[in-house]
Order: sequence, then structure tokens, then C-alpha cells
Amino acid sequence: MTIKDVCKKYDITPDTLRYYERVGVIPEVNRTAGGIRDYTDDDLKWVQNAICLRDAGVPIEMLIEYVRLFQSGDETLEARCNLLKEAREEILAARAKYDEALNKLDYKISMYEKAIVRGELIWEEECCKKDKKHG
Amino acid sequence: MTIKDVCKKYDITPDTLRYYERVGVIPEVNRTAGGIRDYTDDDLKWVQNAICLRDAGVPIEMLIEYVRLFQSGDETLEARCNLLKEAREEILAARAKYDEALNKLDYKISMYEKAIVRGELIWEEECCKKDKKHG
DNA sequence: GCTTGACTTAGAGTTAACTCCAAGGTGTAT
DNA sequence: ATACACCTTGGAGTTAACTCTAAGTCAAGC
Repeated sequence: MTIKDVCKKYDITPDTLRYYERVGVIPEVNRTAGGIRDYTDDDLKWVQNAICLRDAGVPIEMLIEYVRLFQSGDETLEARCNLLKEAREEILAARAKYDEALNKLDYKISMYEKAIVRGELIWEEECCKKDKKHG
Repeated sequence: MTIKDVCKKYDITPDTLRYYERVGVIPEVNRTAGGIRDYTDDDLKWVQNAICLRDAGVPIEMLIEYVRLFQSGDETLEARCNLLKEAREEILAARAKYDEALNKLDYKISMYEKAIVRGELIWEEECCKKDKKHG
């Protein structure tokens, strides 16, 4: 599979793909005799993973470290597992922040929808109220 | 409330707070006679909001636009509401990506925990399997 | 009234993660 | 064999969002 095909498949630019390979976010990709990248299924899986984790805010450095450990063999199983757990915790924490922002936005939006009917917004800053469990 | 107090309260640096004010992420903050920032409760609410939405990945530019609209008065109620809805959609989309990554990580971690007992990882790249509803 | 520490500004510097560019090689269709 | 689209590399440039620096001002304690 050529770089262009991969780009189409995963909606990513060739520059980004080459960048990922250059810095080690994915291992070196298979080449044709002429030196043109020819992605194997395994290569694609690395690409897909990289994109998925990047989309969740996992930093490049962490992905590079994972690949580095992977290439060091089975001695690094625990280190890799710990890295994955660390990434997991960070994503969970970030998601909690997202939920908080969603709560706030939902409340603000509902205030705005009432305000639009009324023609004016009262207590705008009350829209900033903290999310609290209602019960 | 001094800038230092605000920084302590929201775990943010004075540089960031001043930066937010300078570029318009929050409206201009109240000052003492000597020109020192003295945050009112309203100022704090803007700060809190800015931090909350930034933590959810809402770009600076969007927050600036919101403040700009807010300062233009009630004619911009709908525009502001639409902006909030747009932010909401973006956060929802991002959160879906986070969930996808969490699924993948959970699967990989479970594979690794088995592998650690065994002493070797079999089918590493199978850990890259797509999340699919199991039913 | 002087020291000390926190505050002010404008503007320059940093960081992560791409993104672009120039100069040249590959490969397929005519 | 030549045009053409696409590929390669190394390295420079860009962007968002801070973060730091320098030079100076403010305010509380002695």
C-alpha cells in the first residue's frame, strides 16, 4: 500500500506519516526496491494506533517510547504495560475535564435559549455555576 | 483578590492569567489605584470558565470571540449561543475519540497482563484490533 | 525612607506537533 | 525515451498556547 492510499484510508497527510516514521512514533516502514514506502498490514496497524492515541491527546514522546520498548523485546513487557496504564490514566483525567466542560456548556446553552426568547440575558455570569450533583 | 491568589486558587501561572487578559480570553480585570490587578468575583468566574473550556480543548480564538460577542450586548445572544453549541459539538467529538482510545488501551493492557505472566507477548499487533460491539 | 517581594508592561523565546520546500529519484502511460 | 504524477530526503518554517525576560512600579514592614 502506498503512502497516498494510507493517507486516504486514515485521513492524514503524507508529511505527517513520514514525520511519524522519522521520529519513531511508528517503526520503519517496508520499502520497494526503489525506496518507495509500501505499507504492510502490520505497518497499517501501527499507523492506526498512533492516530488513535494521538487523537486522544497521548503525546508523541510517549508513543516513541512505546515503540522503543517494543523493539527491545520481551524484557520490556512490564515497562510497556506501565506506559499504557499511564496513558490510560491521562486520558481518563482529560475526559473528566471534558465532561465538566460539557456540563457547563449544557447549562449555559439552556440559559441562552431562554434568553433568546426573552431578548436579553439575565445573570450571564450565573451561567458559570459549578457543576454539582443534584439530589 | 490578587493575581497570586487567583493563581493558587485555580493552579495557573500569573503569566497565563495576564496572557488571557491581554488577548481577550477574559475581559479586562479590575485594578487598584496603583494599577495592580484586583480580581472581582465576576473576574474569577471568567477565569474559571476560561480554564474549564481550555482544559476541554476549546481554542483560545473561540473564547476570545465569545468575550467579543458578550461585550457587544444582547444583539449577539444567538451568535453566542451558536458558538457554545459549536464548542459543545467539538468536545463531544473529541470525547468519542478518547473513548475509542480507552477501549484500545484497555484491550492492550489486558493482553499485556496475560503476556507478563507468560513471559512473552504473542500477536502484539493483534492488540491493535478495532473496537467492535461484542454481542 | 529604604528594603524586599510582588506587581506591571512590551516584547522576545519556547515547545509540541506538525507542515512546507527544494532538489532530485521512481514508475507508468504514451 | 520522455512526460507526468508521485515519491524521496534533509532541513526550514508555521501555529497555538503559553512562558520568560528586562526594566521598571507598588506596597508592607522596619
